[in-house]
Amino acid sequence: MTRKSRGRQKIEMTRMSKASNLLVTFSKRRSGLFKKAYELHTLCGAEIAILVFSPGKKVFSYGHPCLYSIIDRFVTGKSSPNSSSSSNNPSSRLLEAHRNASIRELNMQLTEMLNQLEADRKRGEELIKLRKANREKCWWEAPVNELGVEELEQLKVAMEELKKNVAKQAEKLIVDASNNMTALFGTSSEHVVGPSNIIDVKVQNPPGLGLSMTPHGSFSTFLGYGRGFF
Amino acid sequence: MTRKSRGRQKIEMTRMSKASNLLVTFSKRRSGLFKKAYELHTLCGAEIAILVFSPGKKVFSYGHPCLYSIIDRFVTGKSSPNSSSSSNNPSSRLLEAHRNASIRELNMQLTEMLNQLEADRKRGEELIKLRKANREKCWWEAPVNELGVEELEQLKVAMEELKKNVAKQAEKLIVDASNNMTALFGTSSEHVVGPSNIIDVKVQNPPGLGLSMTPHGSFSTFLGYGRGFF
DNA sequence: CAGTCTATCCTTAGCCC
DNA sequence: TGGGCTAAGGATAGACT
Repeated sequence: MTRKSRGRQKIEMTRMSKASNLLVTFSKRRSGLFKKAYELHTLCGAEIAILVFSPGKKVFSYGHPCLYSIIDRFVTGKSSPNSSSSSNNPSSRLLEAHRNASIRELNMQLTEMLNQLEADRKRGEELIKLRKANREKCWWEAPVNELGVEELEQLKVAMEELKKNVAKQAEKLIVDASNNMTALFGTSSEHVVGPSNIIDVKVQNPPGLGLSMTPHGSFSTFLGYGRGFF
Repeated sequence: MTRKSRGRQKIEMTRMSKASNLLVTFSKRRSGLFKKAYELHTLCGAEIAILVFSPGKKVFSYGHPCLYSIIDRFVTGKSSPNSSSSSNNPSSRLLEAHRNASIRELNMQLTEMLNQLEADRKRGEELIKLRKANREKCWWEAPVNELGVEELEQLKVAMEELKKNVAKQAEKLIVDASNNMTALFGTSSEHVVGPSNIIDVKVQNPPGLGLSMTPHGSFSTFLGYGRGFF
């Protein structure tokens, strides 16, 4: 009996090389993704929006119950506050202080954090480069006495450096963030700003409605989202 | 021999009745969905954004390479399906909203940055693990030229492991980040501009981290702003 | 491209820690 | 909540239409 198919084969999780396969795979997996989204929606009642730019820059979207409403909700932030998370009530003094924080300060903090982050990333990349360079030299396979002492030392130093730095930055950033921006308005519903202020725009749709799985190509028309949407 | 588990059972594709199951399933499937998105991204080079509103109205988001950029591109892009409607279309309005919502952008950046930071931290963690593993064997301290072939082989394997892990961690990061970060934005009613814009970012450190400098536990970071900033 | 088919690989329901 | 476990169900690579 001759095998009709080798069945599903394992594939590397890297960019597919063959363009033909890539296209087919993209199509199939996109369908799969949307199906998963649909299932998540129906099983759990979640509302989901997915945007996909294909390698060919075509756009596909999925939305339940309605793509735009979800995006809009996300962007304009009409979501209800997170009720499950910290109901901890930070000192109201601190809260007050934060309320008065200027956007400029926050901006500076952000800039600084971004800088630090960039530094971290560069360090990480350097390490990777170093490692790669070393690997290319195949120094680990060379006879012992031909080992690049410097390379090893470099690697060691780099690793230690990176470790220290990352740890430091992580602590600093997170603590900073925590200290400086903690709970400006919190999630506590007891205070002025809370769920009470929020207009729940949830639209409950009958199952199966509002589903859009559309390649936004030339012919696709979108139903009357033109005006009055927001 | 008694069956240890009945394994995966078929389920109806309708809203789950049991709330407990629903929550777990939501979590798992959301992870699965994000993973699929990640795979689609890496395999096919697609750019994907996913927004998920949980049944509890919590927001989870996924974005490769950048959530905001994708949404923005979708909203502003020529690929916008309803380009027929000119300046009244939701796209323009959304874009405008974006442009004006510097705070939201900052929030996004913050989210993104914390994401990146988490990635860096994990990378550092990997390195630390590797180093620790090496230290336990006490062969890095020996003069380099005394390193044995086996040790070098070990190092090689470890490094390759690390490389794989980096990719894996990246994937995991996506899921973790989304699991651990819940971004919420406060209300912003039509005329009163942005009473509050809140981003709630929870960064949860896995137990047993190598980064002892980083406090373990949850951080809740709220970025909020008083009235009249913009 | 979209649909079929098959043999695998992957995801996850149900339970537990 | 998060992570493991097991085994069944589901997704899909590859080949073909």
